Amino acid sequence: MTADITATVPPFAPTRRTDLCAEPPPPPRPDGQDRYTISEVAAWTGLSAHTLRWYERIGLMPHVDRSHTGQRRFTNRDLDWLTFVGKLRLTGMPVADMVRYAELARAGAGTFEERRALLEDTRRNVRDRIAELQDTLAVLDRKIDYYGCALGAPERD
Amino acid sequence: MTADITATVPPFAPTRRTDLCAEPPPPPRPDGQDRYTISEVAAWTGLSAHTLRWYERIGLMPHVDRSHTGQRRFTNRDLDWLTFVGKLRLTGMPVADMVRYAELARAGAGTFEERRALLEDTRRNVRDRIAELQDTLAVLDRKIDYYGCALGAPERD
DNA sequence: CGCTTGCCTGGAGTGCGCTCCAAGGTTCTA
DNA sequence: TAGAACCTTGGAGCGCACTCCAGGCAAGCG
Repeated sequence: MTADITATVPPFAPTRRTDLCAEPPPPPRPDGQDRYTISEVAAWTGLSAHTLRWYERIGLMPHVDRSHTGQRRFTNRDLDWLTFVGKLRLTGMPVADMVRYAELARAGAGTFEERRALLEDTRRNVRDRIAELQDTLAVLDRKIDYYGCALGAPERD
Repeated sequence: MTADITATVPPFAPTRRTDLCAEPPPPPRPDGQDRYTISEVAAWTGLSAHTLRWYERIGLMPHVDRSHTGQRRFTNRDLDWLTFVGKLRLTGMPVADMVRYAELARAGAGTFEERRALLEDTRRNVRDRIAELQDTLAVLDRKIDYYGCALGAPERD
């Protein structure tokens, strides 16, 4: 087992399943007829159908449309939202906070200020994380160099 | 509750507790007399004593020294190791993989190649994550701008 | 000498983000 | 029209990384 760092962070929208049976639909349906089944959305986002249903249950999705028999029919709008949620997820934002943002978004234009503040917090955090990671990168570079020209240096790890 | 993104990623070594009762000891003990109690190490790393003991139990620490009565006495070496582990943790590497690395380190010089490969994998992953985060940053910038000059644009979220 | 504080152990508990199950209805393909 | 493949629900289960608990030993202080 090698260090598969991203194993716990499943692929999301940007991935668009380029692997087996690649059929990535960036402008997925031609026109206004945008009604996707849950498995289509799952394939497109890389999330499982379970997770999509769970997102809806916890309030992270803005009330998904249903067919006349009760099956979910996602729209391009929903896809856009999921793409954005995927970005937030990459930042490490807890789901509870994403739900909070989703609530604000559903509440309408009156919550612009609060939403902006939330995103600005998030942006600060993302910048901090990038800085941390670059720091970490420097440490890794140093250590890999050390292994490269294995001197009897004061390292032992 | 605002979006405290790093809430699930507790502070680690670089932090060095600059808050209340600040007493950050970068070169903590003057000389060879480096024997820290678990609570000193906890304060210095930002990890809990529980977590330090747990790290040792699972093999993430290389056998910590004990006092004559069985209490742990950490050395500067241990502090260096914990700092490095903190870096790995920031990358999102699963604990199991860090343990694997620790085992290799304990096994001696014969595992240099494998350790280097592991760190190179990790480095690739860190680079990818930085790229993702920069992508996310661009999305956040765009959205914050949108809130800034709130036009009736095609956004709704 | 008693009291407080800190440390020890094994094992149980917690919170998060999914992930899966069972039992049943629906839709598509041959 | 049969059968496979897909969808529905509430609720239970899981893996990770801690986090805490009970019960007990040890050290320092007035």
